[in-house]
Amino acid sequence: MPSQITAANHSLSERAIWADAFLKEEANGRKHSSAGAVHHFVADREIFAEGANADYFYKVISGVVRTCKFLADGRRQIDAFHIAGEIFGFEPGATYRLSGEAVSDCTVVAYRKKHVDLFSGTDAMVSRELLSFAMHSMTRSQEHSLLLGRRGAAEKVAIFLLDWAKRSGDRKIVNLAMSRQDIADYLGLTIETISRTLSQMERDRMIALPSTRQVQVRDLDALEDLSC
Amino acid sequence: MPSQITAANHSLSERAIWADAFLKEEANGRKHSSAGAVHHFVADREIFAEGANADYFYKVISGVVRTCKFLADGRRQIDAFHIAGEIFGFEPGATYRLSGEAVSDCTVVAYRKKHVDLFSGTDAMVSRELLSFAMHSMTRSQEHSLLLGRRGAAEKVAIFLLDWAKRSGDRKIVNLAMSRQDIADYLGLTIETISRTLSQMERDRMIALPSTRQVQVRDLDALEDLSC
DNA sequence: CGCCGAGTTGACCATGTTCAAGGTGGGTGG
DNA sequence: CCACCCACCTTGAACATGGTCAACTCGGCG
Repeated sequence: MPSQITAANHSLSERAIWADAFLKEEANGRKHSSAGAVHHFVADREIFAEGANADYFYKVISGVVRTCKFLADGRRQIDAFHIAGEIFGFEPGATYRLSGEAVSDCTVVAYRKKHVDLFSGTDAMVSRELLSFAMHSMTRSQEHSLLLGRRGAAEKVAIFLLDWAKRSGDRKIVNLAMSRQDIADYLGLTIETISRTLSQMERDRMIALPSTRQVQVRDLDALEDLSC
Repeated sequence: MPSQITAANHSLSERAIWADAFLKEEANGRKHSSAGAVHHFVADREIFAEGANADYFYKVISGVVRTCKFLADGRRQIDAFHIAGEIFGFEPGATYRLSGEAVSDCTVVAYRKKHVDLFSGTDAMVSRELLSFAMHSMTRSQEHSLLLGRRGAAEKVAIFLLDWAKRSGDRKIVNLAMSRQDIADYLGLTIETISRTLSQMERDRMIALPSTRQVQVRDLDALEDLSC
C-alpha cells in the first residue's frame, strides 16, 4: 500500500471537506441542504453497485476511485479512475450502470441527487459544475475509446503513464495507486502484458521501476513518441 | 449508395427543418436568434475538421454523421455515429477534438455556440437539452469503451448489429448507412475481420445478408447471447 | 461489356493471451 | 528481530485470435 500517498491525502482531506466549494447551500442558509455527507472507504471497498438505485452521486476528496463493469464471464472493464475533486456516479437514469469502488483508502462526499434541482435557476452554479462535469466526463470517455481502439500494448501503457504523470503533477515520478490488474482492466489487456511492457520499457531506458507502484519517467520524448 | 434511405430522409428533412424543436428563439421573437442554419452534405463530405475552431455545434436532421479521429500513421478511430435528432460537435473547449463527416448524404442544423448562453436562465430549455445531450453522450462513450475493451470480434459485431437494430426501430431488417471500413474503425477491427465475422454469422443462421448494406436478424437470442 | 471500387475469402504471420512456474517484498507472528 | 507467508508481480513457452497481404468476386455504372 502507498502509505505516503494515503497519509498526504488525509491531511489534505480535512481541509478539503470544509473548503469544499461544490454546493454552497450551507453558506446560503437553505432549508434542504444538498451539501453532502463525508464517507471513508478502505481500499477495494464498494461505494455503490451496478444496478442499484442512483440516489447519490459523489465527489472524491482524497484517494482514488474506479468505476467499472463486470461481465458475465468475470471479465472486468474499468471505465475510469477518479482523483480528488472529480465527480463520479452521476447518472442520467435511475440506477448506476457501473460500480464504484475504492482503489486506495479514500474519502468522498455523497450528494443526494433529488436535492439538486438542476434547472431551478438559483442552482445555476450547480448546473454549471454538473454540465462541466458531464462534458469533461464525455471527453475523458472519448479519449478512452480512442485508447482502446486500434492501439498496441506499448502505446496504451505509454499513454496511461503520461496521463498519470500529468495528473500527479510530478513529471518525473508517478505513484500508481492501482494494481497491475486495475491497469490491465482499464487498458483492455492482461496483467502479464502490462508487466512485460513495463519491463521492456525499463530495458529500453524509457522508465525505471524503483518499486512496483512507482514509475520514474526517464525519457519523456520516447514515451510521447509511442503515444503518437 | 443507399438511395432509398436518402430519398426517405429528404422528405422527412423538409418537415424536420421547420418543426425543429431544439432552439425555439424564432417563436419567441428574440433579437440574436440562435436558431441554426440548415446545411446539406453529400456522403463523405467533411462537416468540421479536428483542430478547427469549434464555433458551431450541430444537430442531425436526416442521414448519418460520424465523428472520428485520425492517428499519425493513418489509422482512424470512429468515436460515434449520429442519427436524426442527435447533437454532435459540441465541445467543452475552443476547438474540435474530432472531425465530423457525413456518412450518407445528410442534412444538419448548425448553431452558433456563442449565441447559446448556457446559464442565462431564460435559456433553461437549452441548458436542459445540452445537459441531457452531454449525459447521453457520456453514457454512449462509456458503453463504447466497454465495447472496445476485452471483447472478441463476434461479440463486438453482435453488439453493433443489436445497437442498430434498436436504433432503426425495425428489429428484423437493419439498413447500414456505413461501409465495412466505417464499422471496422468504430469497433477497432479490420474490414476483413468484419467481413469474416458477418459471413460466419450468416453460416450460423444468426443473420442473413440480402445485400452488403442490409442485415436481416434471424436469431435475436443468439446475437444477444454473444453480446453477453 | 468491361471497368472499378467495395466486399469476400484464404494463407500466413504478429501480437497478445493463456497456462504454468518462479520471484519479491511488505506484514505478521513466533 | 527474523523467518515465514501470501498476495502480487514477473517471466517463459505454447497457443489463439485477429491482422496483413494477396487473389478473387460481386454489383453498379458508364
